Amino acid sequence: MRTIHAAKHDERRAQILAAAERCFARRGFHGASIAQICKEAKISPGHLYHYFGSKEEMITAIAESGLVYTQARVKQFTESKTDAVSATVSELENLRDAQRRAGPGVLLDILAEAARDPQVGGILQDASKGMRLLLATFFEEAQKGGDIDPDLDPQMSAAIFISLIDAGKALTVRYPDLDMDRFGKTMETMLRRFLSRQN
Amino acid sequence: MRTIHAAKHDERRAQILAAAERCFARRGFHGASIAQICKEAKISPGHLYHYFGSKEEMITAIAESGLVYTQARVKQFTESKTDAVSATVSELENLRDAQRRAGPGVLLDILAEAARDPQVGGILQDASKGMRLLLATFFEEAQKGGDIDPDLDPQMSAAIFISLIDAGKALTVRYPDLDMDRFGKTMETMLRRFLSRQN
Amino acid sequence: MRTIHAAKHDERRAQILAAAERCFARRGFHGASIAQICKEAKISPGHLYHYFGSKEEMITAIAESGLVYTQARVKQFTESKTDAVSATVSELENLRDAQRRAGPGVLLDILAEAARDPQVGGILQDASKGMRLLLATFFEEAQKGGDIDPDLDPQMSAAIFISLIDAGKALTVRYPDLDMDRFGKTMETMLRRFLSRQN
Amino acid sequence: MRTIHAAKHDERRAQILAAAERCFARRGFHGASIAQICKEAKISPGHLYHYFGSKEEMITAIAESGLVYTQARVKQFTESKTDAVSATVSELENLRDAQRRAGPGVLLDILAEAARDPQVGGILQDASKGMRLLLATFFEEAQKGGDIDPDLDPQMSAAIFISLIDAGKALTVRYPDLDMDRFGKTMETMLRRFLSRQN
DNA sequence: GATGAATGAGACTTCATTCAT
DNA sequence: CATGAATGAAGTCTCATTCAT
Repeated sequence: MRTIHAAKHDERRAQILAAAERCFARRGFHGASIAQICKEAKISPGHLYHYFGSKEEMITAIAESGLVYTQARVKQFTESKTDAVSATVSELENLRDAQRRAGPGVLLDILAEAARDPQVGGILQDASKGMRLLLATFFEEAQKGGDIDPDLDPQMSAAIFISLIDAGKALTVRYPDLDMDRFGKTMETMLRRFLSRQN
Repeated sequence: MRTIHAAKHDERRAQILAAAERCFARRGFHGASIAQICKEAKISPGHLYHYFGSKEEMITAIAESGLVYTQARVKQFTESKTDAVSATVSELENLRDAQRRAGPGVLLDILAEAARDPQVGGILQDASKGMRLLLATFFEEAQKGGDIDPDLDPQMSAAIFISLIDAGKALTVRYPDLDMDRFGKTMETMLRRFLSRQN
Repeated sequence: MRTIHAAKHDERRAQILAAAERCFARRGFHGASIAQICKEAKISPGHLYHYFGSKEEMITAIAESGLVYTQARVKQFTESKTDAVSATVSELENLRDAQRRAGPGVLLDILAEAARDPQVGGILQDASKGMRLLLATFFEEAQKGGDIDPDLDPQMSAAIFISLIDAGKALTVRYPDLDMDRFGKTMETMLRRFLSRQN
Repeated sequence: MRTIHAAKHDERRAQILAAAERCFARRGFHGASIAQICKEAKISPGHLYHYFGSKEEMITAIAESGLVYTQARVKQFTESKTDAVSATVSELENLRDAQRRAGPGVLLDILAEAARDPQVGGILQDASKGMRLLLATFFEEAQKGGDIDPDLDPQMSAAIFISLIDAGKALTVRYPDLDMDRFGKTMETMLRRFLSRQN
């Protein structure tokens, strides 16, 4: 019984968070108001504060959930059985499709906010550290397996890869009409040349 | 006489803009208030509105000037006499130093804002288009000169390069303690392998 | 339950509107400030905007209610069973008393505002059209009944009558010390001669 | 020399006043701003305060000049050589044309403002008193000459006539599409019957 | 759990007016 | 005479948050 209540609570909380994320994506963290979120989530302001103690708390929750999502994708990517470079390419495909579906979303806002809000900054940095660990390990394994160049610095390569995800978001803002297929091919070229064992 | 007035006006306007940029970098476009900007610029709110018709106008002015600055750096880079890859590397050095001096600045906020505000979006896209043109031309020349791989798609390579600038900004937020020297070396490796003529 | 809420809401709204009308009568639509209205209505500015979306909305609401009140009086007047001229005279008495009780009120402000604000203009014109219809019908009936001159143009006579209401308002401003009894007598003379069947 | 200066000064002052009147007609006394008036008069705010000590001073000056204009028309009307009733009718024609040319103008604003601002109120009341004197004398003369009914109260008849001018302004706001010719005929009827010697 | 009334500080902006040149 | 820089209070309205029901 207690559990059922808690589950319902969590579900509602997630719904609110999803509504908030839509608002934040539309207007930014400071541009979106509690009132708008309430309307989007079909909830009263008084009630919303039963689920979140403050707007800041919603922002950090969204930062966390957004980053968890990316982290999950990266994790999945690092567990793929294909060779490293091909996995990278397919991840780029996924990224491209996700962009098309979800619009720019909230990642750029998280990055901007993380640069000034230590709370959000901490969350982002923890998630980033985790992702880098995953990727660096993945690269090291691939180096041992001979898939990618053993001379590369795995830590730094991982950092580059992660920042390329961010850059992908920025790219759709800079060039909304970019031919993503052509771009994907060139990006693939870069990554293949970068990672491949040199001879 | 007219000129002296106009010059003073422009100078004051630039001072206010600089103050506003500091505030925006600290708090974000929507987090920073006119009152804070006024205090930073040592000006009264009434007077500020003699120079800018609205806060939005200040934001777009800052977006423009910030992008002009980056564009100027790219232009300088494309005019360098050294070979393409070396120029790229030195540009990365500059970027790293600029980051260290100026903090994260306002670029991430521009990117986030451009995704929702069509005005800012237009400014960003125009500037991006200009930069891509510069870079693509630069790459084409370098391809003719034999410095870089003639099989590369210059348009897309230029887009990737611009992405790397954004990626650099994101990186400093994700990994504030990153060893930039090690990172620079790996980035240099990636670019050399990407651009070099294949054999 | 729903009804009780809505009723309380409407009641509070009406209270605020009454307070606003007092302020507007004292200072004019643009001279009265939201802060003054809030003080008069004993309400916080934030809360006031739960009841009215803007100051403009309050102005139009007051224009409507003020005109509805006058319209109701005219309606009552046109339904009176006495002969037309006597009804007119008694209406003038009422008007005179209402002036004395309520001060100049807000009608002159509505007229002035209606000349520039299309929203208020529309409200005034709709109400005026309605009143003219009532009066013209009343006059036509009285013409058929032989009470007033059948040669008169009922539409235009109605317009004149409405003008006389406005004229009354203006008069109290121009001549605050006017002997209203003497004035009433002369006005009565004018109306009797105007409306009476000629022989 | 002194005189020439003073004349220029007065002329400029009148120009500014005319510009202010246009602004006030468009936006109302409190809705129009000094900045707008400055733009309309092509003058700087600093300079405007060489001609008028405050906005209030401009309002009273406009009230005065506007009323002087009406007063002059009334004076001219009372000096006409035709019989009283015909003079009244022609005045109504003039009024109608003036309305059409100048729009609603500023009279309704003066009336509304006079109801609360004692300064404007005083000006209006003085002017009204003067006009009433003119008209009452005119009526008395006409009564002696047998043109109009000697039983009428000249003071009150004058008051009625003056308030009909105000009502005319209001009428164009209430009924912008009113057939003025038909209205004029009915008004003429009313005045003729009112003023004519009864038998 | 759920509502929406209520707050008051603070948001952006405009105001009438003064001052230095 | 003339400008426009400069002020700071006050304008309307929105905000995140709390409270009574």
